[in-house]
Amino acid sequence: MPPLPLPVDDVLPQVIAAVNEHGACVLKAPTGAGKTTRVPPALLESAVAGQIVMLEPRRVAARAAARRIAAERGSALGREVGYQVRFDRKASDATRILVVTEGVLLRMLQDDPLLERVGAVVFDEFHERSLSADLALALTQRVRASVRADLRIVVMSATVDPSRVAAFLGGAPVIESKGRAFPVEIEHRPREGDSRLENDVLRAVREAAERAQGDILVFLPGVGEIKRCARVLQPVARSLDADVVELHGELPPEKQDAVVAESTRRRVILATNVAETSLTLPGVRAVVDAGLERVPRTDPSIGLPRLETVRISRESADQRAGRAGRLAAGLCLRLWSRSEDARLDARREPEVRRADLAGAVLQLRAWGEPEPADFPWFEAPRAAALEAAEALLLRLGALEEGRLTSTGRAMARVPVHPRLARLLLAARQVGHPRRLALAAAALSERSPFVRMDRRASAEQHGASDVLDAVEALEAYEATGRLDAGARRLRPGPARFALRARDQLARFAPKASTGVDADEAVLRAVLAAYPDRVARRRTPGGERAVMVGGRGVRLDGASSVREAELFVCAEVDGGRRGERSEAWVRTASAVERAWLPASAVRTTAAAGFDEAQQAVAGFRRTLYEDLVLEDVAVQLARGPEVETALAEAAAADLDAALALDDPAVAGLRMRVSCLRTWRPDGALPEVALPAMDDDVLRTLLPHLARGRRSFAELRKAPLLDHLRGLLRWDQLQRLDREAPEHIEVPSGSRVRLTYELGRPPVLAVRIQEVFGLRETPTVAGGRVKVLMHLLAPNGRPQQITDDMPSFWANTYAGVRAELRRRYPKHAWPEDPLNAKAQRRPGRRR
DNA sequence: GAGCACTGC
Repeated sequence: MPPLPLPVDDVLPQVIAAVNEHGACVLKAPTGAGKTTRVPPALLESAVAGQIVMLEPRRVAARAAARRIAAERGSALGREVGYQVRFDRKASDATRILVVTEGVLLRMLQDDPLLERVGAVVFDEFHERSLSADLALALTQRVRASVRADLRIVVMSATVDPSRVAAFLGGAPVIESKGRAFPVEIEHRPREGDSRLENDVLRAVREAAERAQGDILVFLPGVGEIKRCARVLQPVARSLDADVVELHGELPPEKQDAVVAESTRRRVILATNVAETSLTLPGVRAVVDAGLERVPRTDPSIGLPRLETVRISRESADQRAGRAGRLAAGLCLRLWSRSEDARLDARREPEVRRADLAGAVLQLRAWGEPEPADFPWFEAPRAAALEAAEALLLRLGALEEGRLTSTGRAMARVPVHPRLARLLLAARQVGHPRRLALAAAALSERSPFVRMDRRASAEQHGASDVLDAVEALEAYEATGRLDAGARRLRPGPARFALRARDQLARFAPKASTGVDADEAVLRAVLAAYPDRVARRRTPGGERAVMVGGRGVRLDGASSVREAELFVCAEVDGGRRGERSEAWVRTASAVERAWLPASAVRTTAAAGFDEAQQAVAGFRRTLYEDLVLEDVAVQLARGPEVETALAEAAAADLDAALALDDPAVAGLRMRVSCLRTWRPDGALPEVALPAMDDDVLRTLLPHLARGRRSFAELRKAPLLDHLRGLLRWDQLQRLDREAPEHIEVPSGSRVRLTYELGRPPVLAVRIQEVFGLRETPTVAGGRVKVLMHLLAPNGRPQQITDDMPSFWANTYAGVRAELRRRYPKHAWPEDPLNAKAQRRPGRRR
């Protein structure tokens, strides 16, 4: 069929010229310009050698693009033009244009790191800035810049600032094309004071219904808001003779399709961000935008993922408004004011800045990149996030001494998160590879369970939600019944999980022997989440403490009701800045005997006296938390009093540690102490305080002694000890500044202050220093401990290293004040009084 | 005291 002319056709000659001359170009063109269909064939005609690979962010988009291109070129799909997505490939050796999704492109890069069969890579919809697309672009550019000058790159984007990509591609030309869209009238309808969102939505929908014809699309942040709005909108919809329909990612595909299909009746469509990028709704003439979205974020300092509800960006707002102008002029009502509008961020923070980077770092290393921090990312991730990713990979056994292990290489091939890859590879130790593949699939994909009423689930008891899923899926496979297991399954996700199982099982190690089939699942889950073991606070209770001291609460639908120890597999870290309890959706029991032997020593067995316990107990990212007395885990609610204890450097450990600066000696002592306490010997990356420059200056000469270069310095065992304490910028400074050039004030003493989590609770801190009533002795030397009492504004109120006077004066005063302010809180027993009562006659 | 964005090998 003769292709219809599209706006982008006008600029294709420029694109080809740019690509031929510079090897790369950036094409900025709005949706509807036709870039997806027209650019790859143009490259083909321009005699690009090798395959032309185009990246699409979604499977449907990849399939549709390949189909359209093939049709326009009059060829059968899978011959000259093909596609490859997960579970589906229509391509052959003759395929010149191959449309792929992100995972496929990353896999191609792993199998063929220099992309030798590929002549050009086209990145479509690059403005979406997914982590995978960022990574793929950076890898491709690295290949082009180093060894493949002939490789062509075209980046296509609707909105992103093209100059940045152009610069990244070594000064590639930017070409812009017009699109086709109808004007959308945008008006602001700010939220009314304290009114509920659904009421503001209701008003706006009424207005939109009067002023515009066609369907009304309402953008809301999540399912909860959608349900509440649906309830409020029902009567209005009836009076308009319209239907209220919901649209979000948890909906089964049939229902999504029904919403996307044209309708004869007028509709009010309540949608999440699916409707912003993934799905196009034909009949929409008006948009009501609440201006909010939920974004996932993994905060490296917390180490848990969480969902945040945030204001959308300008880019999203424009994209959402544009949804009203696809077929005719439209209307958009924004539920925020003009002044708020002026303060919107230009664009959403790209995924590389917020996501868990473990998978990306593993891919990078498998691709051959020795140092992810040195990698030329399109946009650099946060240093702390990179460090957290490396720490996790180390913990999972993928890394050793900064290099990928054979386990790590095997993990990189498995198409799931590194944790789940590790789960699968645990089959080598515990057997049952196919079962573990199913467990990994269930954890990787959408939950196969029907969402359950809490009360209905209260009867369930089990060892593991993961095992429940595995058993239910196995029962479904065997009997075809969705309710054959402990909990009811949803057909779509259940079938998908089984299919993913088949794919994953190909990567599972063979195993002839193994432990019991159920135990295998539990142990493999522990292997995947070694850092998320939690201990229940009270028998049968919902609340627990995770290693590191974080409080968690089990979802009511979890069947893990009894186990004292369990792994928090799927967990939401809760709201930012608040030390609210994390919410565990998926848990799995653990037996104490499965923890590493070193983890279950008691403090006495480990040879620590009471004072040492207290010192090491400041930050417990240790399994030992779980078996020690539960002193550090009382969580009070609400107190905003900020209390922190600071640990000081050692006073006279010099000889013992063969370092003459007391500050360094003490620090090293403490770090070693923490290290011994960790079952894997690694430092808790996230929990330790960063070192300030004073400390750094004190340390540098020690580190540098006898060494001339940073390369030598890097090998210093002390630096290794301190790595977890140094901030990334400090490490880089070490790298930049030759250590011998740093001036060190002689005899300087340095104070270290702990940054404790918030809201720090005095009760907890006080309990942590029970052992510190007297100046403690460690490794034959006396350790001075500096105590800081901080006011709510963070300013130190009192500093002392005189332990007896702290306990006698400060502690008593603070304790009384807190009791007065928070009378309802169950404060711990006063250790001083308790002791005093037990030993009558002793005065304090 | 309840609470679950969207993809993807």
